[in-house]
Amino acid sequence: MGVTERRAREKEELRQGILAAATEMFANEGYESVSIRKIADRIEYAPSTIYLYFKDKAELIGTICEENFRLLNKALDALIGQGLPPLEMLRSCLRAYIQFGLEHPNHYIVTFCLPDAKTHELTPEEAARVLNEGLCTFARLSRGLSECMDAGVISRANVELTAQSTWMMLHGVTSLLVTKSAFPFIDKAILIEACLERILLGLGAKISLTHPAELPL
Amino acid sequence: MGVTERRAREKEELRQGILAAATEMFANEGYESVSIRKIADRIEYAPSTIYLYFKDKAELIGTICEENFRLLNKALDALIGQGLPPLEMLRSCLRAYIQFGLEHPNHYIVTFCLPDAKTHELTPEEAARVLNEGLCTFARLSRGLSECMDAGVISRANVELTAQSTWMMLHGVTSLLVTKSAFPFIDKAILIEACLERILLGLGAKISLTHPAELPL
DNA sequence: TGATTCTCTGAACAGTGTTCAGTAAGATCG
DNA sequence: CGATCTTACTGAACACTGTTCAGAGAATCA
Repeated sequence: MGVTERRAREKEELRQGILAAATEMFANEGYESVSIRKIADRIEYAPSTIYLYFKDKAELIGTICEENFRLLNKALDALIGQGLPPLEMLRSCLRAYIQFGLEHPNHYIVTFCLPDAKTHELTPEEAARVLNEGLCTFARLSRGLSECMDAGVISRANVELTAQSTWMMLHGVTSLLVTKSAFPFIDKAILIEACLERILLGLGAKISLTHPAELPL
Repeated sequence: MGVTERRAREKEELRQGILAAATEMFANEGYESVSIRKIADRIEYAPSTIYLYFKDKAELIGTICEENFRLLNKALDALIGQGLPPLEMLRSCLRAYIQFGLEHPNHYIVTFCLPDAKTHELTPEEAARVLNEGLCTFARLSRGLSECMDAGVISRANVELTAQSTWMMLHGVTSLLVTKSAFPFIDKAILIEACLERILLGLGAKISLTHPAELPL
């Protein structure tokens, strides 16, 4: 009586097929370009079939972004495990966040740049799951800041306030680099390092100016 | 032979009527909610008529945002004319920028948050005009930073690099407050002041901590 | 009055997300 | 085996979207 198991497996396979097709289109061409009909075309099913697997387009995209979020958290964990000194670890994590945005621009845009109205069409559970994965990222940032405070390398302050303001600035750097590729930004690498430097300085870090030669501050 | 003049005036009136209707819908309900048909309905003309006055939806929205941009520049100029000490003037301008975003969320989203792909559907001239108005804002920021450097209240550094990184952080604060109203931000006023403080600190300002009582840093 | 110019319209095209009655195949039961 | 039931899937439709274009109709000019 493995028939129900087989059916479940087949359902899961089609679900994964939908996700795979959507993920590719989404990564290559962005949110607007992922149309239910296009996905259906590619996987050779009727458009309505997709609605048997995902409540709506928002849930489909949400699932893709959630998966991607886990990758960010993994990358951050890898860095955290390296045992760097607190300030350097913090700097690395901030840098990794920006890098993540640059590498997955469409995911970053959907999760962080689009207004709530769009993402808010998620089911409550979906929204909670996505938010949860995001909160895990935020928790890592809070912990890193906390450790830096304990180590005395940044000013002691309200952790939540510090985490939120740090994230906001970090988001500013990431989102503009990702969404405004037409703007005449100066060399990205230099710009990113300068922003990191300023964010840390703003946290009260007694910056050692690690790369004074490369930074025309 | 004032007939052509009258005609031109009538055309201009209809153009303004379209803009007025679109502006209101846009401010109240955002980009997606401004549909050509809805505007046409409201002004009691056929949808296709709108295309006689605006190349496409992007140009229509672009015009609205451009107008709004001038308001920001005006607000900044008013501040600049107040003759505050350089650092306080800078802080006021940064604060005004955030405030402007909070007051005109939909305009801010369209001009700064949406990916290039959307806005880039503007005609070259339109894009140049919008960009130009934006560059005026940017120029004011550069000038303010320059003056602060001259006055010795922030670190001397590459002005372009400083302006870009400052804007990025400022945008991060503004955009998240505007787009992620569901996020459990702590008290907005405190958060904003803390961010301003950190941005200035990151610029190398020897902060006087103007409001130490209100800021649980 | 007839020709011309200009504004505006209605219908259509191609696309979007989404819903739902209905089909058809597979598994289960008598 | 044959009838029933379950399930997966489909096709057509609905209500939208931005956009185009041939043509109607009125105002102006000669």
